[in-house]
Amino acid sequence: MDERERKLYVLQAQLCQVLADPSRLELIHLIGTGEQTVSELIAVTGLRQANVSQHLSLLRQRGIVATRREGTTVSYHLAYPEILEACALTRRILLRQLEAAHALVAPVKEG
Amino acid sequence: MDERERKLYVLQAQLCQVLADPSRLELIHLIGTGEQTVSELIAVTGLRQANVSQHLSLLRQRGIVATRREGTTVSYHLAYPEILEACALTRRILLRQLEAAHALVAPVKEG
DNA sequence: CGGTTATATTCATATACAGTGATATTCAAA
DNA sequence: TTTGAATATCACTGTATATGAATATAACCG
Repeated sequence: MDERERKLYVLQAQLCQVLADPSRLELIHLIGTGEQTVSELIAVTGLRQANVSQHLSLLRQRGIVATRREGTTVSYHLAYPEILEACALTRRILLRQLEAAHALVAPVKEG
Repeated sequence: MDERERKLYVLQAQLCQVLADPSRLELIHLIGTGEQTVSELIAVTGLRQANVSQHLSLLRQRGIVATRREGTTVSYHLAYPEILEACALTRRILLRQLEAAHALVAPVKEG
């Protein structure tokens, strides 16, 4: 494997790392349903303000979300919608795994 | 968000966590090309034996790979091929991001 | 059985990261 | 220009996790 390939694996791992946190997954999902202000995200998730802000900061750094300022409030939207596909796919894989394991059998639905 | 939904996010995050390491991504990719012995994986990746074994151990625990023993050698294969789709998708997203950022412009190809 | 190869595990250490409280910034309104 | 609301950042702590070295297990062979 050449150097470039290795770097790509590192970057890909970093991208996956962003999705490797339940709070961020929820934030991405919420933002994916439409532009959200930070206040809304705090209210809906029930997470602390600093916590939400830090997660959003990471999502910004990684270019997954973008912001729009309106007065004192900041709204977040997805920088590109493909990230939702990745979330949906991992969710689907997870549900298949759970079904296969006969865990959480009854009410499994691909939300 | 109800309790079940929260648990699913945690599990989904755990699944993504598995993909959040460059060595594991490479191992998954290699195993995805066909059953591989541990020795082969060590040789191709150039990683230490213990390191490879530990990554494989995690992949086993998470149900992503399965093993087949033949004498002293152990071969690994993917437990379900869908995981390759997830890897391919995150890779695709990454490459689009890189293109958009005009980084690594010239030889980008979706390997 | 002893020796050898293949793989797994344990232990220690270093690093990364999530969460929290406190503080800083930004903007608008008075 | 002070006040207050919204958001961001900082400093710290605990916890997880990657890695390497050493050791353990497992299977085969003599």
